[in-house]
Amino acid sequence: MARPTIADIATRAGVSKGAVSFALNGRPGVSDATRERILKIAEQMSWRPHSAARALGASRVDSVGMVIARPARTLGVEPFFAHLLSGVQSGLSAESISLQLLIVEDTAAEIEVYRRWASEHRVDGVILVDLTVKDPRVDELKALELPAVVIGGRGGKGALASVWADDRDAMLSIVEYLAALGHRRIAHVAGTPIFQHTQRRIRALRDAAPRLGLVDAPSLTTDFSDAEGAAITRKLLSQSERPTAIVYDSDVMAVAGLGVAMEMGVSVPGDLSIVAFDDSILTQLMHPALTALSRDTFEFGRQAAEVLLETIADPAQVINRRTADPVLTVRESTAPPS
Amino acid sequence: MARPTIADIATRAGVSKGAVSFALNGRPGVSDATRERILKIAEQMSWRPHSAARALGASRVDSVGMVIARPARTLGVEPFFAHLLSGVQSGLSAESISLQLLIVEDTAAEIEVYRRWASEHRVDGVILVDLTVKDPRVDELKALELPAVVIGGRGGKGALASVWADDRDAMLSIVEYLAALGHRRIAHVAGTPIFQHTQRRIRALRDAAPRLGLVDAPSLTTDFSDAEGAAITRKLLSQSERPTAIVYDSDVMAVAGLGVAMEMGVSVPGDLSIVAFDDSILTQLMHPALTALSRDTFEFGRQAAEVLLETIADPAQVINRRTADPVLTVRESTAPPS
DNA sequence: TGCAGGAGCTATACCGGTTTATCAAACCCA
DNA sequence: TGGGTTTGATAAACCGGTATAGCTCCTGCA
Repeated sequence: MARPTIADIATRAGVSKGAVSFALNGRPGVSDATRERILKIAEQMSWRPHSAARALGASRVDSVGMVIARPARTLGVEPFFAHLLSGVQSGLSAESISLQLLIVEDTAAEIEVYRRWASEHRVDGVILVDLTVKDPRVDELKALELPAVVIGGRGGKGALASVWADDRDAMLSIVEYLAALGHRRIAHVAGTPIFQHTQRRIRALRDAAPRLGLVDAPSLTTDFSDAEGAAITRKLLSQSERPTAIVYDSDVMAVAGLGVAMEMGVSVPGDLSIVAFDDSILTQLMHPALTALSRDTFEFGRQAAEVLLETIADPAQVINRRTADPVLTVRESTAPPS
Repeated sequence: MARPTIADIATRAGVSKGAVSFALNGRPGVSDATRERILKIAEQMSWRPHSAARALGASRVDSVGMVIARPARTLGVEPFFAHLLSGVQSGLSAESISLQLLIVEDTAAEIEVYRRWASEHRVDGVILVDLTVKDPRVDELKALELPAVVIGGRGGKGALASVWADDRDAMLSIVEYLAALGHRRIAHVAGTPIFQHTQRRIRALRDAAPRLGLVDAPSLTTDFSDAEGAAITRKLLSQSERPTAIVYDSDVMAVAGLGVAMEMGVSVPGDLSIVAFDDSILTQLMHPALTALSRDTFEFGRQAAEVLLETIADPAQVINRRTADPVLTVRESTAPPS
């Protein structure tokens, strides 16, 4: 027999389909003796539930979704997603729940996907990344009644469940370190201002500047691309009063910035210190290797999966879980200003 | 009404469930007038098929799977997968088929996933990457009768369907260019020899060497890591007769190699030309920017999806589709030997 | 005029599970 | 000993579609 069904097992065990279902799902309704007998037979026949059948009956599909709305070309460089995915999967695998992944161009397409998933019952819940200010996805998901957890964006009231790390503290740990080295002119090459985490980082720097005695601490926003990262760096280093340290919101921009510094004859870390707000193999491949903020992205994903499963189990509660703080990994690109 | 079922539409249209099913699936059995009426009502009620119900009845789940067996840390750097995924999705989206993605540690785990997917009917087919010599996955998938398409590995008889580019030609286009520049000592820092594509590249170089008058053309295998790429480069550049050009099987290794050259005071491209057998943003971020082989990875993925769908539709035929040849993108890291 | 054949549709079984109503037997305690 | 509760199990309904056998009515052709 190719793929045994629950009915086959029932026949073989001399019981009803219902009894087999109870036994296999570990719920009351059968005696321990019968349960064990059924389990053994199921094992023997190497029975596995038919996911569609189960989904139809139990109205849950044991599958969650994740949509990444970024053009593919900016995606590949970032180990962030690969690690995040691995973490999510590790969190899901315990319950043997599968993950649907989709890469789309923009948020509009992403919302379309949620609508389709909801109406076709393809997922039990979704994981959101890159939360923006006044993110339209939040309301949409609430309207669809699709359980969701946001990665990286703590929400206020009426928000979705979330898993977050403290961007504010992270930024502080960077600039406090730079200030301690003696830097007073620190620039921040940020990402797009529509992301909440970008806003939080900018605010953190602005708030900390007076306390740390920073002369000038501008945050300049970009689209996260290497091109804009390079352009802004070129501009910063062309000023008469150039910064002695630059913090980049991503590893790619930091590398692009390092390239500009070299091209302009600005020595790193002699004349300029560089810090990347994200760690990866990229930062380690460089010469000098870049000082970077390391986050346990895998753990991030794992926790997101956990929170999502809890949210699916009980949609009423809204969990906001804070994960371990990121730590600064100091390498060769930071030194006291000359 | 939250989510209308086919029965709701039937009631509203005053016909039977069967008629509605016929109409919605565009198959004969209803008149054009009735069909149109049903379609309009379905549209009005914004009906969408319940994927599980459809899967159960039609015994296909409109979902395909892809497992990547690599430790997550080596994965993130490669835009390859991000582009590939986007391409696959674009190929699938036409039929609104979803993609399940899984990242696992090794091939054993990967095979486990295939078994589970097959027994739970979670996917209609799978896409394989990184085909190895005597790959155990091939036999396993045939035993499971799970339709599959291999990316990057043309198969002989009894093989699975595939989508491939000509590694041999690709390697030739690189070494012929280097030979034309005047290089006679070319080294090849390859990936793991267990991958079929690694073997093909090595063989292509070996076969072409005499014809191109190469004095020495060693292929040295690695595990694709930056560390081994750097180590081998260090060894190559320490020889009394050092190569004047090095071809790296991946962008990460090429970047690591460039770092070693700089650290040893070997100027690129003055004393050493560098070519990466894979293009990405990484190669463009470097100074000098690296000459690299560009493949249309997106298209690769799109075609893989297409071939997979055809294979699912008719498992008897085995399609082997060749995609566009990769082209060499010349940047700043190659020049005639001094 | 009669009948074959096809178009158009209905009724129903079915896919493989879960869930619920029901029931018999055993058990409990006064 | 008898009535009520608990336990272990069954049969049947159900989830939302698809597939199919069969029915009715209309058409065409001899």
